Amino acid sequence: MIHRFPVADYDLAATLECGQDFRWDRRGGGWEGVVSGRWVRLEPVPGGIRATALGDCGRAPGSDGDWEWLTRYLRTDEDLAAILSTFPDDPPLREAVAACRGLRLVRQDPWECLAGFICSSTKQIVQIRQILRLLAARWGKPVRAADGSVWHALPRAEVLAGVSEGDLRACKLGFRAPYLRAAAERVAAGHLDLDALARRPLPEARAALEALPGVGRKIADCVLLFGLGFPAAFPVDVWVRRALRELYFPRARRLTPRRILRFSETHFGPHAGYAQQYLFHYRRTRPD
DNA sequence: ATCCAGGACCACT
DNA sequence: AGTGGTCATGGA
Repeated sequence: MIHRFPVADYDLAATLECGQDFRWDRRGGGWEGVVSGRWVRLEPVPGGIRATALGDCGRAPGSDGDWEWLTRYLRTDEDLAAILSTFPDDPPLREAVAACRGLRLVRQDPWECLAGFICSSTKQIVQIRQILRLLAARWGKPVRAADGSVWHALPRAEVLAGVSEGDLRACKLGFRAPYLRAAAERVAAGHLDLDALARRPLPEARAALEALPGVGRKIADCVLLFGLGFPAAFPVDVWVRRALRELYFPRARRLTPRRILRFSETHFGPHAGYAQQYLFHYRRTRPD
């Protein structure tokens, strides 16, 4: 089952490898992964993206099929130029946008996003990917790919809620193991309804996420931005802090967390999260 | 070896 | 409010 998404200004490589979703594998000229429980391969083609999936993507025989699940993930219907036009017109952002043209945000499954970023604290991206691979291989639902190989979805909260902390530690989670387990328990028990959070005001949704052990402002904002669709969420990690310091406060003697926070909330506009991802990717892919 | 990684949390100031 | 130590683990 193949579908072509006509979309301009969409850099698949930057989008899938910029550290927002840790679950894509580069194979040849494309990327393969599991979205909404389906294996899918994405390839850049002139004027858009070609997607190959398997199984019942089509509702009616002979139709183009229902690819809404992938449209939602890729956000191909989003007007990138309109978003970029809301950015403040300053040299750092102009430079970052020019360097990362076509970088997009995707919309991840909220639970997968939360689980992924709980695993992310003080880990390098390669290690986060390894942790998630181990979790998926051990407890995730198997998914068949076009070549017959078996992939694995990330395990749902209901599954991880029944896994012991020791077994999680065996997947190299370290001190994050009890955090992931606690989050899985609360989501599985219905005490935390992630989908419902997407319809709440930003501060309320953020507070609900921060109530989870092991989830502070940064991880909460990652989930708000990458999983729940809050465009103003602005995760500040070491790379973004570095970028802000170097690009906006080059000669500040000391930059307090409070000041960084206030700047991030006031300077970047309604799509601050998008600006954040450009700054993050720009700073991270550029050697010192 | 030493430092650091898409942090959070706790104990002190 | 701001700083420092601690928590696992492995890459560079």
